[in-house]
Amino acid sequence: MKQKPTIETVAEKAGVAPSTVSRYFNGHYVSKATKARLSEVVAELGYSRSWTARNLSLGRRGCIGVAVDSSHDLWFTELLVGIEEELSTHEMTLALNSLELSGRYDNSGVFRWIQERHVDGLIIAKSQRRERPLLNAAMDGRLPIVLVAPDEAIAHAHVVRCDNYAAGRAVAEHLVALGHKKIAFAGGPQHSVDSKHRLQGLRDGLARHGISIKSTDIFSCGSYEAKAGIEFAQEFLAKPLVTTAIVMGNDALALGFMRVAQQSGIRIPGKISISGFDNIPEGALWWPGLTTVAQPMREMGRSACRILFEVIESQRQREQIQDARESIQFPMELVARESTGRPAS
Amino acid sequence: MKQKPTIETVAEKAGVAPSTVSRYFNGHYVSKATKARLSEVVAELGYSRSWTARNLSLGRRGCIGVAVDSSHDLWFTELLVGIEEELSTHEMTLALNSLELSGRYDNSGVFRWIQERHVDGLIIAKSQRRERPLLNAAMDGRLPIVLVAPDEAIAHAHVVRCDNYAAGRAVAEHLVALGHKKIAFAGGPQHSVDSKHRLQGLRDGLARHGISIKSTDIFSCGSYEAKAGIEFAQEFLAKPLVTTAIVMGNDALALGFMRVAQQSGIRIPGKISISGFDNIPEGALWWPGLTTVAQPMREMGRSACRILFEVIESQRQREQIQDARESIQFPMELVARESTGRPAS
DNA sequence: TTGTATGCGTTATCAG
DNA sequence: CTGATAACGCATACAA
Repeated sequence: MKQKPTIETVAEKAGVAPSTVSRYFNGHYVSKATKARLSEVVAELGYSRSWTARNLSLGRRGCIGVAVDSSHDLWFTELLVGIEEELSTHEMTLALNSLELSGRYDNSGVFRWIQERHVDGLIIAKSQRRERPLLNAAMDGRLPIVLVAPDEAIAHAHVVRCDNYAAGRAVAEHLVALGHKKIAFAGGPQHSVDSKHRLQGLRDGLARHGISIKSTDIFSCGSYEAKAGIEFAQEFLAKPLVTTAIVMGNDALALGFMRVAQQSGIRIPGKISISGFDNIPEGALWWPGLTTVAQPMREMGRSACRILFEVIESQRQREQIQDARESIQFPMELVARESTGRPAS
Repeated sequence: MKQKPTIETVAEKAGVAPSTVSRYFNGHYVSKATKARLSEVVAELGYSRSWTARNLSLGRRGCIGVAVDSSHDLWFTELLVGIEEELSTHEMTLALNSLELSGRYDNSGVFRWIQERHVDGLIIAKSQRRERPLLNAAMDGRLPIVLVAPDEAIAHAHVVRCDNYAAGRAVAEHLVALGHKKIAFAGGPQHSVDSKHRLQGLRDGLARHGISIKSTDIFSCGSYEAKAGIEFAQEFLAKPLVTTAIVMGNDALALGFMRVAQQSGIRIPGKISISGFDNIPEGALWWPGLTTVAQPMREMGRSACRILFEVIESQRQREQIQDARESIQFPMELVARESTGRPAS
């Protein structure tokens, strides 16, 4: 039918030059009169600028990428919301890419994003060791990148993380206050830095009260997924209980554990108290509600997005390398629910 | 440092014209010799085409949009995976936009997508009545659009949906087989077409066995969220139980109901059997596991994506309006778990 | 304050 | 099979 109007169409109809229209849209100097005239014409034509042309001209993509371990992760929806909230301010699109699609890990998609500079910047959630190649590629390509809650020690990268150590201590205080003395811990993957810090915080917190965790009461589930929590619980609960509370490496594991406990008719928290980390929405829905330490995931998403924009901007400004890596740490907050209680005396 | 190589850089270094390089990349006729030469140069330079320029030239956006009610919906992750899987085949980016960000409904983002033709096509998940303006805008702008599991009657639109009626009947058969005779139903929003169909299927299925649901045993929770299920359950369970089974409008509602039941010490399924619809992952994790009817969400995502591409393609080909609206319906499959059992005699 | 000219990196339409 | 050349729609430096 009628072709989509271009900046030229508008210019003609308003009797000005295309560049004036451009200036109008970019908020540059335009006389009040023509400004009014243009606003009229634009409304009349229903004109809007072409993102593609704009991006080409500006030498950017107008799009940031978010790579997430697996959309299955109950964790990431909140993060996404935070990112979207922040994004809605800027003129940027959110492009999504899962690292683990049909059960198999495949980073080739994100890899191409980096190499083809398909995005102006990248946010990687919960990066692990296996994401290293991606980080390196981004560094090489000087693609701005922000890591959210990386589960490994990262230097030279912008990072938004939580204070896992403090979180561990918070759990310690909570359990001690309830009267627990024999406590177990079951972390995620063997080399998870998060689990390590959480455990360390837990131990230090307990130590202040003269309580220690026996090394035989420390386990790792091999992954952070609920399934791993189930498998662990099946083994753990088959043996006689020697602890009155167990701290799981994250909420998914804790829910898996709770499921098995309930299935086995083990009362929670009567027989054993359970706690997790993260505060995924499901924890509040279950009965008993899962005691956990909340990560402000939405805030973290916003923050990550904001930092990413800063980096992108600063890179545009001066062509020099930006080496002042920013690292921001959020506090975690204990959320006490019904899955923890006084131990049976 | 070194500027990003353009198609011209490659052409120069290979001693050919830019257009030849373009042809090379698009798989058009290029002599074997120059083909080899180019492949060499490209590898050497690490060249890759600019998406932005490409899209501008092709007159497309290279990006499809996915609008989802709320990323909180436990439903949509699977859908997303399906879409991503299909997308990875084509050279398209997935742009995300939540209709409900900070608790408030706000379709302005997607609206702009449509009006500015920010995307080449749109997938809307679980559209309700309130999405009507979006649909109309898309129609007006002739923007290809596919609806996934819309909760209202939609004509003149491409739709991927489930057979909710059959799902209701499947539940009926299941409950009857277990020996239930007194059954309640609690749907989602008042005007939900999904709930209506599910209920109708349930009733017809039961009728075949001479069982009917009393109108006083039919409720609606006002929404499809777990919270609504909780509130409903609190009222429902406060009264003496006259039914041995309750069919909830979806899984989220069912889980909310189960939570309250467990909290109140009501045995499931001993005292009451519970079932839902959708088969969200959480249903399998809970104990007792939630009996439900599975929607093949991933498949639906793939399908929606495929259809969308077809429409986009056919629209490019001939400039005429494409009015043969495609509607594809997937079967739902009963997943029997522990939340349903024989009624106490 | 506004108009002119040029560039952004590809693709497509022609000739050759 | 290949090489010029003109779009694609906008932004910006420069001149007026």
